[in-house]
Amino acid sequence: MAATIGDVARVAGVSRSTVSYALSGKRAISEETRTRIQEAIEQLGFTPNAGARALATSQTNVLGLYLQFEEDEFAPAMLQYVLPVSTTARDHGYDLLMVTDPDLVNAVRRTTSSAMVDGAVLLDVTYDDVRLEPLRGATQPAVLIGYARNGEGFDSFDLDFGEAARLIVDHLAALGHRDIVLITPPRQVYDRGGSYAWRFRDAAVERAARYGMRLAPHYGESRQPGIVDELDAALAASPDATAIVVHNDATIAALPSYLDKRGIRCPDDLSVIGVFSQDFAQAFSLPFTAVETSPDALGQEAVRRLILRITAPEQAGAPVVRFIEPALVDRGSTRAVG
Amino acid sequence: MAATIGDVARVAGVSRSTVSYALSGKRAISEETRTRIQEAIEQLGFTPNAGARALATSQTNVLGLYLQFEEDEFAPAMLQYVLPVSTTARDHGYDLLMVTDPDLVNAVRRTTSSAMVDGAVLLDVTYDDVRLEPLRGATQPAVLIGYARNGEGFDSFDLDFGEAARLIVDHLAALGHRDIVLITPPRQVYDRGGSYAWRFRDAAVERAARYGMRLAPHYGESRQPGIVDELDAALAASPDATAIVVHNDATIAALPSYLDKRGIRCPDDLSVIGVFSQDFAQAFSLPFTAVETSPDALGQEAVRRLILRITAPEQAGAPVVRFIEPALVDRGSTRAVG
DNA sequence: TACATTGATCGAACCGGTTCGACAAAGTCC
DNA sequence: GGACTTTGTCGAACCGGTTCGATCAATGTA
Repeated sequence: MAATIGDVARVAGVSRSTVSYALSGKRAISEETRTRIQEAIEQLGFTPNAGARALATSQTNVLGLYLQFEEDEFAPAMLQYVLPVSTTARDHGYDLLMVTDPDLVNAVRRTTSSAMVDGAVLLDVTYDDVRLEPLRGATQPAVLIGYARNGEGFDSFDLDFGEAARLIVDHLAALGHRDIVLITPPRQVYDRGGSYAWRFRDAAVERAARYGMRLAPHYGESRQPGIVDELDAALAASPDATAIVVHNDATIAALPSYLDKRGIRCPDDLSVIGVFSQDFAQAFSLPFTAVETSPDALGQEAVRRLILRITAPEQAGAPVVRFIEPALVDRGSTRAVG
Repeated sequence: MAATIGDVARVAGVSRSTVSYALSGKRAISEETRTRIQEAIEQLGFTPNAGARALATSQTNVLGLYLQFEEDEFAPAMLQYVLPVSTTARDHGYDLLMVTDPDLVNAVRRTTSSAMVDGAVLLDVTYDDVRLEPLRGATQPAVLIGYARNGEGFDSFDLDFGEAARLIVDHLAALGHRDIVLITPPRQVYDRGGSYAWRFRDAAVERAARYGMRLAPHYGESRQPGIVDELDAALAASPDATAIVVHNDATIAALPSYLDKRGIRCPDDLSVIGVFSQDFAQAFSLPFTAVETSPDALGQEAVRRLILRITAPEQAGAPVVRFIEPALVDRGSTRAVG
């Protein structure tokens, strides 16, 4: 049906290898035959068969993107990471195989050992990520967007959530807050071992203790009406709290409406500070001061490094664990107290 | 590096073809050799090479998912369609190649004519969709989630947006509303030819006219602060409106907080009715009556049909244009007036 | 003039699967 | 006991690319 390189060769009156070399430029081809080949290609609408090329070169120009859509995760948040990965990959000539199979280990094994992908991008990373085991046996490199304790040997890119927590606590301490509420990711995220959740909370607790502040962490919910109930409970449990720190996408998205409904003015009655990206803030009209999570930068850097490791492993050097520096974006939702 | 079928054959002491037949079951293999082969496979950790298999069978077991993330689209809304497509594909043994290249025509041509995919799923369909042209020349079947005027020859699955509009207008008319505001998708969606936008608005206008109702359509925005400004303007332009119909994901997501802020009580001061899915309602805590958009059903049906067309084209029969019946989910945000 | 060098091309082998036809051994039938 | 079918296996060809080594003419050099 579709034209093959043999068809092109016949029409152009040359051998198959000549067509191949004309296409790849790996050997000199005379100007004249090159144009004849080009004409034949256009006339036949020839496109190299991806399977055949993959077989011959052991390269697919496809990256695997491994993620899960968990019930308790806020899907729109995940999307922020998919986007930059997708566009960065494309910019480098790679397509993206999106793997959402709930059987994580099998999905990784299947796609890597069948050589469907040249490299793996892992989202939704946990402290003890089961996907790393099959990836160690794989011939393809992998990069984590997130951090895993068993991630030695892999490049990792993540926000420095510990530093993010310290930044926030410092900020509130400087404003005189002594009693603050922390809404964390849902309990299930901790149960799964979502490392960003632990790292943020532990650092926040530690830092607040150093200041002698009261900091009350509460698991947030990912769905209504749980979100509202949880907020009610958290605030009721800390009646004198002057600030709330929200490290939970679903909760922060619901917060403006919640505050309105409860008649809580921000920042007059309550200082609010979150952890989310500029894009997320725009999509959900969030007027809150926050630590920027920079999904674009993370996704882009991660994919760049992965592709470097695929194409020039000697240049890539030792695996890198990069925690990008968080920055506080002041949108005026916190104010001094006392 | 990785084990090949030849390695398995050698270890099991049989020929390559025997291994292949043992795997596919296409010819009888004695129980004894079958187990010997199975042992060899496990011992070597053999997985068939996807490229080689694709080359031999002209099948990749990969579906292409073609979508764009437009600035003016509300990304979380798009995700609702990606999810069911992904899981349905996986349930049938297909992986998903996510193609977000802004050069639509080229992306389709490249992935289909190189035989990377066995079929195509189109999202973000427009009235005159440029992707259909290259798909007509392709050997792979395609399915649209959405509706295109130039879509003859392809299976299409979409909500019946015309009927959705009529359902809504009828509902409001029955409650005695005579003056209503309609927030439509952003202007850019119309400019691109997003057919759902036209179909909904035209039907709404037509139906309202039949009742002699006043219906004032306004283009919604996809980002703040445009959303709020536009709502202000729309309501100011219809000071006597008793109901608002929102066919715009970004606007409806921002609406609860907007109403609170403006002190508008729903449904006492204003009846609200939207067009969104159950999932979306949950994710954004939307308390509004709405026409259900059923992205799960659409995605699932579309992928099922595509796979049928791939595996048993004779059974699939003539192309189908299926508009699924909308249903009104009453969440109590509308009430009788007059 | 003889000889190495370079440029352009070709043929063959190879990547790792699948599938067709052939064939030997065993089983069935009269 | 011979003819015929069935069962189980093998070898070879093929899918459509890439790449290595060889060939041969043209060019440069001693």
